[in-house]
Amino acid sequence: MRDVAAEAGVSVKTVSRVVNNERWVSGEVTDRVERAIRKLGYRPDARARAMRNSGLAGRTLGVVHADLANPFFTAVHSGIEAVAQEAGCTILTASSRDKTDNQDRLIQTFNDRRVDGFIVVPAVDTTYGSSSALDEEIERSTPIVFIDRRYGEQNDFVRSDNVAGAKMAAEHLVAHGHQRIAYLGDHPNLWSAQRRELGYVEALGASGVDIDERLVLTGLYDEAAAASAAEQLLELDAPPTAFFAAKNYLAVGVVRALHRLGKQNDIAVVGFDEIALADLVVPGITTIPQNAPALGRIACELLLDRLDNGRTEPIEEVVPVTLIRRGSGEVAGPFATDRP
Amino acid sequence: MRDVAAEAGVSVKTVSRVVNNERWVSGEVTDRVERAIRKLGYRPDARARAMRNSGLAGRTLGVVHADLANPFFTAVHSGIEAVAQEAGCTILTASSRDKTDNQDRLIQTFNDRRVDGFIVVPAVDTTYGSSSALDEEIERSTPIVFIDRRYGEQNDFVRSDNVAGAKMAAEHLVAHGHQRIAYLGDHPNLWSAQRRELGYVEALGASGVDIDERLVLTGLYDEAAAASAAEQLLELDAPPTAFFAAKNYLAVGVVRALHRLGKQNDIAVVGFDEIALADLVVPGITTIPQNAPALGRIACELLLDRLDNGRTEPIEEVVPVTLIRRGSGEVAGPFATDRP
DNA sequence: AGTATCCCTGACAACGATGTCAAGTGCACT
DNA sequence: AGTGCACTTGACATCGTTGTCAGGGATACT
Repeated sequence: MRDVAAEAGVSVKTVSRVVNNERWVSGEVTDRVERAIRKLGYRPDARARAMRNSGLAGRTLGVVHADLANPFFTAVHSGIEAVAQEAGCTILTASSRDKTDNQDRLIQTFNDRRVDGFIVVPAVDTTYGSSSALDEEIERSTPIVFIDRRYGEQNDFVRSDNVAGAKMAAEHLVAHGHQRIAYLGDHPNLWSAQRRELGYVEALGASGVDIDERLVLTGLYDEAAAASAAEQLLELDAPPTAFFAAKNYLAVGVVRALHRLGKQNDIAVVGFDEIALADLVVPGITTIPQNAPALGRIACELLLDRLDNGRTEPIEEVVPVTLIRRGSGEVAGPFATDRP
Repeated sequence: MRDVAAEAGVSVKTVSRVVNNERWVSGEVTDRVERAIRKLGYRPDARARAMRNSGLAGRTLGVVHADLANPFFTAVHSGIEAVAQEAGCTILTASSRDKTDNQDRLIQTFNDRRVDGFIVVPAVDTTYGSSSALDEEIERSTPIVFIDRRYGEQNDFVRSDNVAGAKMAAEHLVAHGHQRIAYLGDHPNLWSAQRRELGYVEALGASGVDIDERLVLTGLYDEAAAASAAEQLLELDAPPTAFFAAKNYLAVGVVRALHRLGKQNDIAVVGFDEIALADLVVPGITTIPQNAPALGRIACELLLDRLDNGRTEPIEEVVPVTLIRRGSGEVAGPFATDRP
């Protein structure tokens, strides 16, 4: 910047004025400075810039995902990125791999970089117990938006309609003649998992179907866990005739188990979340996809709203879900009527 | 920091010394300062820190992906992230969505943030033509590592063994009795796509199989393009009996087309890249997965090597690939012998 | 002529940290 | 007592930028 000033024969402050399009700079000087800038290939240092005025220079947002390897979160991220790029924000992204330790360290790191706000999908073990780092940020009222998993009651929160989605799944299976419907869920303390289980319970209750506790398994994290859980359930004296798998990986695990056992056409499956190639498997996998990009987009918009408009009262946004029939959810159960 | 100094009754410089574990600070003062730091919850500003000494404070790396929505790049990213976190680096990530414009803007943005180095998967239209932003970085010898797509000859470059992988695919299909093997490829100017086509051509040549130019289609970017290309090829008078799809999305498109036509058990398919649920489709999709996390890991290590050890001569790292049989690649062709 | 107003510019301090240098303690050695 | 060395601390300049304020020239008003 000094070099530019020297080249143009003006002071550094004037260069700053030209760069920032401030008023009251004569056209001739502006020209000289702009020529000098181009000649020397000068670009302002966003860090130094941000040190003085925390607003005008592009904002920086910190995004902490639970697990970026999961395509659901990748899709969420694309929504965030779209809005952030549109608004000229830089985003720092990282994945906690569902460990509160990692998550808290990342928040610290982002804080050292003085991000203007956070978008967080709390790690699975953060949703019970708690995170000192998150508590601290909330305490000092850093703008922060949560996605998918609730953290506290007074914070911005963007989520899918988990209860409604789970109800749709359970009702769909009941309508296709199933009464013994197994529920496979993620960690029981995970907020979204609780909501899905609640939807399952409510829907079955409303349909007058008794719930067999032995068919409700939670604490399942990955494909392998879901697959072996499914296999065990199918060995019961009164095995389930249908599965509701409340997360993408779990549905894949169930389907894989059914294929191993050759029962994919006898047992029904509905999975929460979208699954790639779900339509190519035979039978196709019936799913309840979330509108993941919308979750990300809305979260980013809420954050920018806090940042730009100084909003402080918390907002909760709910995105609807729908069920997509592909075959696995339409396998007829023992109580099926002709036309479900 | 000033507050901490006041609280501890020392100068700011002494606080700095404590924070940085410099020698020659008395134990008593260290204690006082550390207590003050904890009491006030002080954390040093990484940006201000980086302004003076470009090294000691955590480095910042800029990662520009071509398309983060593609699971291949997501997997690459997890490798980068693992190494970067290990080394205490922060990474700025963004996706160019395969547009040079976006890519160049991102590089500018990262530059404004004064990142210490770049990891780049050049946008597809950067690999011909060129990118002024990339050229400029190379010109001023910014540390930079390319992944998957070559950019220039004198830069670090990490890639899979595309030629060998494509040869494996073609030879595998020939060994299963196929002679009319279609090649579906990405943009013809994309480096990795060229290499895969080369492998295909060489393998067929070595096997004494004539190449029918009508079976070689390139410039296909997504599933839909590959699906309709496959359908058109199958309407030829002499249709292909096998497909080599040189990218994950293209293989999915072909498989989808075959399923629509009910020919999935008659026409063989081998796909480059891994595909989720490839084993659950019937027949399973034979693929040549890349070791994506390794690509990311190595790239990040190379970058850190440039940064820490000041290496300047370019290194090219090649990661091997293997073929995984799942069924679709083993569909017998018209010239099949008993035991391929 | 005096002065109020607009317009343009630059000197200087600040942001939050570290590098440099000099000064101040002790202590052991000549 | 004087010198040298090891240790400990702080004042100050610096990184690259912007906010504040003051100053100067032109123009238009009393």
